[in-house]
Amino acid sequence: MLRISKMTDYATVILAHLAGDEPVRRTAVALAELTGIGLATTSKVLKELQRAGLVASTRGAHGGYALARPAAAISAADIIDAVEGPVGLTECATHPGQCDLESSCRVGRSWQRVNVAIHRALADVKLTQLTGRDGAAMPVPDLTILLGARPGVRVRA
Amino acid sequence: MLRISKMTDYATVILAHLAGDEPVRRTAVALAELTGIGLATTSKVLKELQRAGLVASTRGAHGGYALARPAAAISAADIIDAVEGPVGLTECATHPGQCDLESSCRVGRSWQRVNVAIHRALADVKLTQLTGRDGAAMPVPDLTILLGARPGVRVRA
DNA sequence: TGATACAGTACCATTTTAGTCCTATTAGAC
DNA sequence: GTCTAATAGGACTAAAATGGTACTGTATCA
Repeated sequence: MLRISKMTDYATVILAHLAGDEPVRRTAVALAELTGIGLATTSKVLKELQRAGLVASTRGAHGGYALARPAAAISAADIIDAVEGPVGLTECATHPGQCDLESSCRVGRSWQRVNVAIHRALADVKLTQLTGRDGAAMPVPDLTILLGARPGVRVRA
Repeated sequence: MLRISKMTDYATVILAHLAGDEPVRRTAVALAELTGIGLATTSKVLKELQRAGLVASTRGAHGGYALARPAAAISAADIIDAVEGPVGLTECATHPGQCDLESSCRVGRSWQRVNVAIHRALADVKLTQLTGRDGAAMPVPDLTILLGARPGVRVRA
């Protein structure tokens, strides 16, 4: 079921190698070697992460990539959004009004709420946790799915 | 990000039309007309749902499909699993040991936990809720993501 | 000014997805 | 019995997404 793309997985691995205890700057070549991912692919992923503002790049000699903000401030949702773009769980989530069935459907809205809930949960999962360098006790993200809540009502702050 | 396939969406719509107040049996043709989904596609989806045990089929004259169990006992996770198969969030979730990066990775496990957590959350979302015929107050699924919990520890019963 | 490294984008191969069609097989009605 | 209504199970195709590569340009530093 529900899967993230290989690219997102790569992105996580790459980001993990940039998430040292203090900020590190590494070149695409170095990261490719560290991770075992092909250089071209590594490069592509890094560019996407840069565009999304998750990493900061420096050009020229002694250039490279570094996290744009602390690992604790980068979430799983950030990574997914950066690499896969803002694709919704269903068609109508991203392009409302495009679906022929929309009138007779009634189901789409529900999936959208599920979508939002999952997204919110993923926003609570930080890079530090994904890399496992966060110690054993984690701030457990408490996701409360919105189904049934009235539209517009926020469950979490 | 994370999306369900169109087929899963169709499946939900179709199941919604089978989830009346009392058990209904409908033919593929009828469901195709009700939902506006092509007959061939409707048929295909129904067959998958049958194989997964979500609907029960009767052949021959006056045959058709009906829910195999109450709508309240069918979850979003059931539907996704039925239509999309047991695909994991990452490669290594479904086929451990296949990934070259697995040793240097350390990230895979985390995604798997996230995966499990999401799956569990979706298991708490019932067809009745997806169709919206469940009234306003919903048994709010409380998903607690497992990141950081020691392996093997179950957070929910 | 040359070497290093990122930026952008176009491109291709492969896989997945969506959708169709055809041939059984089963069950009821006459 | 046999005709008809229905599902079962595939095989198959077209289109789109994905994963991966290559090429050309631009910025930075020594």
